[in-house]
Amino acid sequence: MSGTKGTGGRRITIVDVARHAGVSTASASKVLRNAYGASQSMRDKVQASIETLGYRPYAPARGMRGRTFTIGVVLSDLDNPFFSLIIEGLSRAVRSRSYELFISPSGYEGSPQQMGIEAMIDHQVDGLVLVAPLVTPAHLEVIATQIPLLVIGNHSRSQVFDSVAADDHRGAQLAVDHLVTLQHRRIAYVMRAGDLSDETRPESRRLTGFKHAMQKHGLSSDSMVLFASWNLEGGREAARHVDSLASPPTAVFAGADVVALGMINDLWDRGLSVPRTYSLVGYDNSRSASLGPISLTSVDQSGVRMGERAGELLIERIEGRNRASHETFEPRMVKRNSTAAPAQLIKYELTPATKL
Amino acid sequence: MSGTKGTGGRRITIVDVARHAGVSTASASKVLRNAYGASQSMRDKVQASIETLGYRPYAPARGMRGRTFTIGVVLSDLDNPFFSLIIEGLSRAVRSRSYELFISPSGYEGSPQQMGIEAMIDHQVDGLVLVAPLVTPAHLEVIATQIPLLVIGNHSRSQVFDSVAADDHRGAQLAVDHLVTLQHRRIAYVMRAGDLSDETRPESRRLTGFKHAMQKHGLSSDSMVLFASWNLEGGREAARHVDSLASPPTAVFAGADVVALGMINDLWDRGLSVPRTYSLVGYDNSRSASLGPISLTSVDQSGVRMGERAGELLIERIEGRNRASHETFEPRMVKRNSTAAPAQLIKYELTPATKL
DNA sequence: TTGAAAGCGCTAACAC
DNA sequence: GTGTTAGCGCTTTCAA
Repeated sequence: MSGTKGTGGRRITIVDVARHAGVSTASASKVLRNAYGASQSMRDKVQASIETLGYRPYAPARGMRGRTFTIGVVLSDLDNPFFSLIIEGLSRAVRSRSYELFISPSGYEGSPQQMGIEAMIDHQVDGLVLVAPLVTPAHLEVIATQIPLLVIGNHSRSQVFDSVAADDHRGAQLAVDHLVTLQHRRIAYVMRAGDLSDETRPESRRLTGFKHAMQKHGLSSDSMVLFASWNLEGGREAARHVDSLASPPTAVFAGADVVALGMINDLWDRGLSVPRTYSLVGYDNSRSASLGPISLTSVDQSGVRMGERAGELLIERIEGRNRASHETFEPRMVKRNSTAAPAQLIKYELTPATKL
Repeated sequence: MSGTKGTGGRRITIVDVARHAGVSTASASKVLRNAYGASQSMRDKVQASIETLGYRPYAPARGMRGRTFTIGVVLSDLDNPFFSLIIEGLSRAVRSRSYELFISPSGYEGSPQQMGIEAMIDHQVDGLVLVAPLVTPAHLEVIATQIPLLVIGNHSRSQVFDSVAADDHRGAQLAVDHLVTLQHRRIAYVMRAGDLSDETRPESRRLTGFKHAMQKHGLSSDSMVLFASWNLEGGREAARHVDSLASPPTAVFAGADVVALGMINDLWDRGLSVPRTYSLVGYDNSRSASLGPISLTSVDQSGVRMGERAGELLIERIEGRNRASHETFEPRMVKRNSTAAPAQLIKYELTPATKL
């Protein structure tokens, strides 16, 4: 409510503050930044003027010389509930340290993501968080030369940027172990459509974890991999694909909750459901997974905590740390009602025309 | 990938471009902005230099003199799925006009929201979108003197800012009509906890619509209003509250899908469900509402389209329109399985210990 | 049509 | 401890 605008609509500047306090702009600037070399009385005077005038620093001008106290986040889309969790944590960490958070939702393709990243850099944010970026490790290094960088989800371990990730290999293993314990053998993994060659991507990592785990259980020949877009519609397509298989799996491990949700939806539309038709495990333990009627078994990767830690680490880095920091979070299984023993497939099957 | 950094990590500036093209910075600037007064050959030369050097304008410097080609969005939280829809539409409109979109999730309280708004203004975005802001109409006017403003959801009709909203009064009426057609009489409305005096807020508007509709059906004495926070937990509390009522409603109209989802969840945990225990109508028609096992009847307010239109209108305004524009969208009922005739309450009741 | 130069608000080097 | 001032990259008069 306080007037950021003086007479005539002009914005209050540091010059106004300095004049009002009867000091130089340099001194006013020092007070603003809590910089060294300003007496207590100076601080008090300037602080008082700032308040009476309702002064707020002008970010572009700041950006041209120093910091903007803003963190940028680039992610794919906000509809993936996992990202909401990340943002919740990030937001908390960043706000409590008096930084602002700007988010750019940039889609699931490389080029718009690159644009989002550039926009953040061009706006001179003090640090950048990339959530599961679709960018090569080499390019991450390039970005990191331009701006303090922290990557969430990606497994690159560079010296020039920080990272926070969950142990996706382990997460996939947990999912497979859970299903195998329930006596499943034919298990499918639903992977994000795209490049699988890059072992730094979470989905690729989960794929490897899946394969290893299946191998460990002697089920390599019973494993299959499906591809899907990372949204509800992708899940629906995956569900239809599962149905079209000659010998369908008794359990499906979806690489993201959204995809699992889409699958559940498609099954429902055809009078089918989990775990009746097949068992289903999601990934992310998003809020929808916990909804009673959904009750999706899912691998939790503590999204909120990851986001929070990401914010802490990035600001630490901005404020001076120069050794890279890489943290890994342990995933854990959250067992709900979407998984059951395969025996139940027959036992509870009610609709007559279902191919099994 | 192209080098934004010259030798020694310095950023490529307009001076570099001008030198490389053998022209003045003023001319280079004109080409950049497609401004009047540059020959075709000049344009070609400069454009070529921009590409070979990989130049990108530096937003802070731009911000200090002119536009930044960035739109800011301030909203409560990203976990409310309705906002994802809005963002999807906004994003599409804004990107296709070569603007960038920065989002600030600022919570459900006035003061952090105000900070988010100020941060956007301080960063000199070219225009600001506020989604269902917790701000008085008077204060919206103040903001609009500082920056081109468009408000989504709010029903203030100012001359100084634009707005896009759904007809919330009508939406509530649709919900009530639907329930009454199903023979419900005792109907509760779940309202967002907070100030109800402000008729410009969507929830207040829905409240009025609810009351009018109930009155129209001669059911004023059968109507009740509950309050809840606008998230899953708020919904859970609301569900427990409904249960504690002396004579509970046979139908509940929740002011937002998230809240309805929370209610469904709480009911589920106690072995209850909709429409068995009571009928339930949500608002927003978010993606979760359409999930088969949820199948929540909801009032659709075309979130994506509203966001898209908001982006279009704001950019129009930035680029010169000076008459205010206010658009209203017609809501529509999406009937699903969470609503049924109250008779079914008894018919399908299975758990013995339920109070009805 | 083009270019020279002032200046946006701030920080940081340097002088006092 | 405090003030003076150059200059960040860009746009925008204004003169040529």
